[in-house]
Amino acid sequence: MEKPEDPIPQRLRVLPSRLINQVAMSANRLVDQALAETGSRRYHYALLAALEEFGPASQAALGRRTGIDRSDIVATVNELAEREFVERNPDPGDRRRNIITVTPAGVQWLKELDRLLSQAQDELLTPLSSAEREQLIALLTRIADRHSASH
Amino acid sequence: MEKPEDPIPQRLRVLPSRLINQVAMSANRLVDQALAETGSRRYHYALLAALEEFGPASQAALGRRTGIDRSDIVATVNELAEREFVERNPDPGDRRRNIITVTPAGVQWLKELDRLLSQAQDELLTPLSSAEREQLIALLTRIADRHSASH
DNA sequence: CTCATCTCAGCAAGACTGAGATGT
DNA sequence: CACATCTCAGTCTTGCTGAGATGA
Repeated sequence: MEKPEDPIPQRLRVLPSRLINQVAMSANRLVDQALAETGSRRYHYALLAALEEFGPASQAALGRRTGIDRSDIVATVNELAEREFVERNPDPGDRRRNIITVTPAGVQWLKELDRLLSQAQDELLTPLSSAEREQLIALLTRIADRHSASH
Repeated sequence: MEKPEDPIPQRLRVLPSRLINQVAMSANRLVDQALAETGSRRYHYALLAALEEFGPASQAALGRRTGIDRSDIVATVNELAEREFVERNPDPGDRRRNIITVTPAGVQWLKELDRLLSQAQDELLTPLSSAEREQLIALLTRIADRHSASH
């Protein structure tokens, strides 16, 4: 009775906010798949990246740097510590805090995640040329800056 | 102790999939805010748009056209019917089905949502010129097509 | 019998909130 | 005292699954 393919309303097809969401969903699917094969999640990457770039930090600082909620930081650190990619030690200078440190194995792991994520980005942006990718990133960056920084 | 602003790791700042997600979150925030003031949600718009463009339809067909799950269609139709923007009637030709029809008030409401959503899109794309918006939409469309159609 | 449709109950992941314990 | 940190428990939303009832 119904055609095999169903048409999507024009209003929805051309709505920029919806387009962006579709691409975001594709991006998340690709990234999550790539990470899932190794038992990692996006939070793991964000946390390891923050540690590698800024050095050991308290959980609160990690939360501010990655945008991850304080509660979710706890769980993420637990998971990474269990695999010995990070260590959690009390801060001798401020005993409220834990100092989280990335281990050599964690740095190694981050490199592996870098590789997997890079592949996923490439797969996502497959239909675009190199110049077009830069263009897209530039446009998105301007929007993101506008709505997070000033606004 | 900590600086008032916290730096975001370079790896995360330049990751395309993350950029897209940030913009998607801004888009969703703007759209949801605009709709929330009127007691509507994104599903309401999608459903009304499908009804207005393709005419009365069964709930299953609406689900296929909007990408909304069969379970969520039920709830959305309930909400729209309660405000008398749509009517739900049994299909005389196939008694498994409900035929959903948009009312004149529903069409009117859709126009109001069109107006609000248009404003939200404009706010989202504020930093871009008209030509740049078209560019962005073209690039995103190519990515979305690739990852929904073929893939 | 098989398949489609509508409906309800419930799950899973993600983002978040509240409150307690501890310490500055 | 006010405030920051870590942790746990729990809430809310979104997208989805399973299963039952009805009917083609």
